[in-house]
Amino acid sequence: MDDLQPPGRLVTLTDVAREAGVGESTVSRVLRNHGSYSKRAGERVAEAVARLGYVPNRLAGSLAGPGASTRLAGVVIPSLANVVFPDLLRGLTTALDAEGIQCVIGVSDYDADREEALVAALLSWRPAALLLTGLEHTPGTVALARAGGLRVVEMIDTDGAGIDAVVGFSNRAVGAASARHLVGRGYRRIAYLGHDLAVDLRAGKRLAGFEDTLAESGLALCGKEIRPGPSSPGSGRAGLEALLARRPDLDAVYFSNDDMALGGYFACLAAGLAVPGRIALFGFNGLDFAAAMPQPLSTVRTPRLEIGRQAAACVMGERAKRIDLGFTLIEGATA
Amino acid sequence: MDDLQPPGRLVTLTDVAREAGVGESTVSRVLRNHGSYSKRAGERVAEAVARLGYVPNRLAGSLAGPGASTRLAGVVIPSLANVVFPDLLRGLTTALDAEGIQCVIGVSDYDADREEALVAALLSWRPAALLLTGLEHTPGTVALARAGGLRVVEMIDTDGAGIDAVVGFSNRAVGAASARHLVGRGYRRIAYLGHDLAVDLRAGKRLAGFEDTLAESGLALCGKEIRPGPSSPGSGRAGLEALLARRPDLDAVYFSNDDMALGGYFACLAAGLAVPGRIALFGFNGLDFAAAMPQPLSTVRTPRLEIGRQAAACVMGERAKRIDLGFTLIEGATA
DNA sequence: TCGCCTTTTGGCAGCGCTGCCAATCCGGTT
DNA sequence: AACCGGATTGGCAGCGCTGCCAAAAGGCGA
Repeated sequence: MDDLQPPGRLVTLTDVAREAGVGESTVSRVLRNHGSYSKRAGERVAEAVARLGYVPNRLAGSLAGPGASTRLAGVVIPSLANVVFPDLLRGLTTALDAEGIQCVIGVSDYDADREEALVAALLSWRPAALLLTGLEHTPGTVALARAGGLRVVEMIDTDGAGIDAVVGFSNRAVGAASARHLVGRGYRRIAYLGHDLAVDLRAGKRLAGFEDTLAESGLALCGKEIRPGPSSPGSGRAGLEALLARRPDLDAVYFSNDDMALGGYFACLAAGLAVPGRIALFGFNGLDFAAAMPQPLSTVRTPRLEIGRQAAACVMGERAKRIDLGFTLIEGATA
Repeated sequence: MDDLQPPGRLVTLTDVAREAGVGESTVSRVLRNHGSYSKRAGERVAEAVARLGYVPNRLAGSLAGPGASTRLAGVVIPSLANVVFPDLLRGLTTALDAEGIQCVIGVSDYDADREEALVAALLSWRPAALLLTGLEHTPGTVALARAGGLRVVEMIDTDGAGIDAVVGFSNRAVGAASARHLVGRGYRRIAYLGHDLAVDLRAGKRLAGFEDTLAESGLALCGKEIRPGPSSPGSGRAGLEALLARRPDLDAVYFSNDDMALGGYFACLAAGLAVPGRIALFGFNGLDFAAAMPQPLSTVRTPRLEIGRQAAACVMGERAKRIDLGFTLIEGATA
């Protein structure tokens, strides 16, 4: 193997053709196993490829080929700090890898304008599909996505209209189900503890569903604590301590997610408050640790991996679909 | 804005040139703000771009341009299930975004052959840089990376020789420091509890450093539990229960990471074992929740985001560097 | 052995863009 | 009024690959 590739000029298909003593078209056919070629040609090309260490240039391939069949998928997620999105990515890449499709990712930091810029940048690679998070986008993002002439999949949220395909679950319904659970268990002095809602719109939808359902029972939140910044156990712990200082009579807390709830649980442990006897805790997401807690966390499990997988299926699918994968309420032992 | 783009033929630079009434080269110069052009030309092009909704085709751009300047970085990580890698990605994308570089990612599932396949696939996009995890690769991977004529950065681990640039910390040193801490605190009956070492080589290096250091004090592990599958709190809890069943006299446990340690902590809470009085726990990574625990977890904080950032800096940098970012031992209250 | 049909093959245009180069334009000089 | 240097501009080759087409090579029955 030629280790000393003069860096600057990489091996091209033409080099392979010369080395193998066949035409360029033949090399192309062999490499893509497309069209017909003799066994002999196949062998000579394979040898030449190995000898030269040839790596195809897909930039050129996609440019030359029909339309924009790039085998690339552009993915925009709002964050990597929240486990949910890596999980989503995991389902996505696993399923897409099987189809030989690679992901180009962009992280928007929950900023719609950044999302738009990322979409424009991603589209410049002429991806075969564009995967976005949530249903709320700038008009510019929507226009770009529509004009791209490619499959667009919006993931996670189904509470609203989508551009093309939509895969997820109803965040409002999650909030509603969580409220019904708490009310059904007899809790009345319920507070909400969350991270910044202005940026995490889906958490806002859950809260809206939660409050609406409380209202149906003639109840209202008896406390609401919104912590700035992203969700984290530290934030959950500090938040619950703040909440209890203000409203010592609380009997249940609905958290924006499990990370926050874990922090709340730690706060209770530290303060010696019985869970759920003295105070009940309810989370969201159904993360790994929730089931391992001494008292399994009461929460809602979301089908994150499955959303990724189904989104990948949408990328391949012919028609745009709208898939609601639902969620599972886990009773647990903390509420 | 023309909403009805006949899908199949997207707007090209030539269209923009015609619309703006200028030559292609001028459009190209304006768009890249490269070379000189009149104010008037700039305006006409900008208008045409807006009117047509033009999105440049970078496939063509990179193909035409010099060398392989793609503004793409190929990234291979072993997993998305372990928070460490999303954190790494986060540091990476943040810093790379600022330079207008996009990441194409591949997930190897801790499989070196898969990694090689991914590297080949990524190289076919002619990325400007290749970022790998760890120092152990197949000969094929190394050959590909070398032949690519691009910057290669290996992240996280510095215990060994790299292909080009290396950014991380010494896992062996982490294990050694952890052992010194536990021994210094007087623990003698120490066990190890980890996830599958065959796949996570860096966990293996930590354990090696740990055991070597124990040996220097004339000690040896008095128990070792390796759980199949990835690390998780559930696995940590079950593992500690198994370990205690076999060796009820344990006085400390070194976990492969914080997730496992959290599970161990839950096991202690559930069994009513005092931490660290009855049994001490020591983790690895310094995740968010560690500090929020009623007794902050004793662990080692790794500079994950910073590794990502520095790796991004290496991508841009002229010369290959070798950067050891070290780590911080957090005394905590569990060991 | 010849002709006909199928398989295999190579040449070449062109994908959308950039770099190079020569042409054109502009304002001020002599 | 002819001239000059720099700013601005357009034409065009070519990046590496694929699709199309016509040419060449086989295969086979008559």
